[in-house]
Amino acid sequence: MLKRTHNCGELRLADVGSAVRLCGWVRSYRDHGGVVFVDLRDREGITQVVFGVPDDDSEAAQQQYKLARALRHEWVISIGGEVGPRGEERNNPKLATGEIEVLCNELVLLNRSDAVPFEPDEYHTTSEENRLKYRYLDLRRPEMTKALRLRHQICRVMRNTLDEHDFVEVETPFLTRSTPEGARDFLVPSRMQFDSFYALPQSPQLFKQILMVGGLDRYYQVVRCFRDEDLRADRQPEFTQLDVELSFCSEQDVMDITNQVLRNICELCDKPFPADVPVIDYDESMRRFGTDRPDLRFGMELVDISDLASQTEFGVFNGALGSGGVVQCVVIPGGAVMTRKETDGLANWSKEFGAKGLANTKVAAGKTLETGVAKFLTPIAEELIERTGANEGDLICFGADTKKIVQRVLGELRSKMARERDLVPPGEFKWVWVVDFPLVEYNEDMKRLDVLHHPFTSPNMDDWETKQDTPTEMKSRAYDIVCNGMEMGGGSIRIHQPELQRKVFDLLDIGKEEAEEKFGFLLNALRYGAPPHGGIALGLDRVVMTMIGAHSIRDVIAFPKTQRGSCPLTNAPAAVDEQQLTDLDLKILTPPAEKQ
RNA sequence: GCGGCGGUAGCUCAAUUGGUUAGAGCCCUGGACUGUCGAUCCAGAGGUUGCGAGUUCGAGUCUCGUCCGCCGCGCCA
Repeated sequence: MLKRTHNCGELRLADVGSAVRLCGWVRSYRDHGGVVFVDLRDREGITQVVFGVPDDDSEAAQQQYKLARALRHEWVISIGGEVGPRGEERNNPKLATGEIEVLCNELVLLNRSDAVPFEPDEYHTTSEENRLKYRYLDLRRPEMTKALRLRHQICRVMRNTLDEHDFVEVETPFLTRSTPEGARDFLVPSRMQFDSFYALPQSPQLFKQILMVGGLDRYYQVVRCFRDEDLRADRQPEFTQLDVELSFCSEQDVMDITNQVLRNICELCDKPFPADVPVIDYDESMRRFGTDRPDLRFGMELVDISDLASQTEFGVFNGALGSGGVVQCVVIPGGAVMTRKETDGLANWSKEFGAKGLANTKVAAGKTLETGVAKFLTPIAEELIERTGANEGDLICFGADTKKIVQRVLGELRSKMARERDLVPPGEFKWVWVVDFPLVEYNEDMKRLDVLHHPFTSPNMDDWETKQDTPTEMKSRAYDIVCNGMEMGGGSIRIHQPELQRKVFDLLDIGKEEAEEKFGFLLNALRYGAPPHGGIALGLDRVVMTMIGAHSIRDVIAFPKTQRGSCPLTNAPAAVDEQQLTDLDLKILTPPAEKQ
């Protein structure tokens, strides 16, 4: 194998005259009969290679030119030749190497390629399914190569930053035990103990806490996590976290080190990162944005008008208020241009989030309201416009329901409208910490309290001591880092005293026996001198997505799964041999035909 | 589990109200061409319209079912 002297992205005018050897894939070819051009691609770029009619009549030279004319898309070749200038009128400004070309004097065919289902260049697109099925072709696209290489660099920055702060990377088990609550576990049957199962970790949460008890002091890990839940554009069944845990720390210590990691990542990616990341508490975020992951790139905040609404004769408003609900609104700048069909569509869309509908009105000239529910709003029109700051040409959308539903719907509406109506300033990155989450919330369906973060999160101790009778008012010591409306990570100060942990389990109605059975090992560990500790986990996939502006998490993962959790490349998941089932003492109960 | 959108040549798409032999570009094959750069020109090959029923004289088109993909809801402590 003849060694490359250069890659396909680095030759410049200064190299003219050099003898070089390049290897790569035929991205395109242009056969003019007497001269053949090949654009040769590797991960670094594209270089034009020129094959001219050979001067000598030797068999070898003729054969080589014949081969050059036979080259097709994605064939793999090695070429030797001399770098030549293209000359001003022949430069290709689209290529970094566009001022030179390599005049080939030796061509070696390393491999042929079948006709490709799609050409991996910027001009051709194909279905998501095809991209995954032929992922090796898709990965040759510069965009994908770039994404994976940036992901690598981001990982390196994470490791370097934490290494500089004396963190130790420790691996934790993938084969572990199933723990209750949280997401559904992926199970792995045990052969040696045929009636038992391992579970793949949803996160290394318990192990990293035990590492703190073990005196590691500062731990991190770039680690795969597994959750068997349905997929979304930003969710895969296996995803990667930067998992971090520190001993003897406060919230501020965790936030400081996280900010440092993110700052270095943003510097790498040439994106801004603020000297001071804003911090808002959960209640404020819910009140102003209707969500715990606010997008601060635009305004359109929620405005409560319950007091004004009660002065109207509008049944929808009064009905909501009468049953203890609220009336709030969001102003959509320029939204008055929306048609009746479009606003009806919004009302229908709002039902996905539990709303009964979405009243609206338009702000017309002279600060008057028109269309929609305008006729009900006459008595409050002036003050409504004043309070919301709405302008002529805006659309005001109202939510009237329980506070929870109204915040949810208007929060979603705010994001949707900003996105769809181009109200998001391009190129902005708005980071924000959301803190003081409630410790628990009441689960209406199950008639019990559920944790917001996880059951090892420390309560705010003042609240814990004073609000035992109203647990939903207690705050926890949890925090989330959010960028542009996407949750990038979250963590908390943990409980390090076994007595408190036990009491929190009690609050969650996790019985003594169950706690002992499922979390006994953690409770035991806490009894042997567990230091105060806390940490965070950042979603690597989402950080990379944000940095490159990807719309799908699949675009930053080399081999992702489809929405139904299958892999078109390998056809996983797949049936296994009968013998494998026998070894595990497993039996498929539903015959394949009935599953459909 | 539910809702929305989609599935026609290897790829991207078209096909009037349900009406003749389902077309075009790219790719591929053969040919022409000494400066292209998403080369161009000529010719050719290439189809179970995702799959299965139904309605009809006639279905790519209408109906039902089903599979797959994408987006969302539920779910994701």
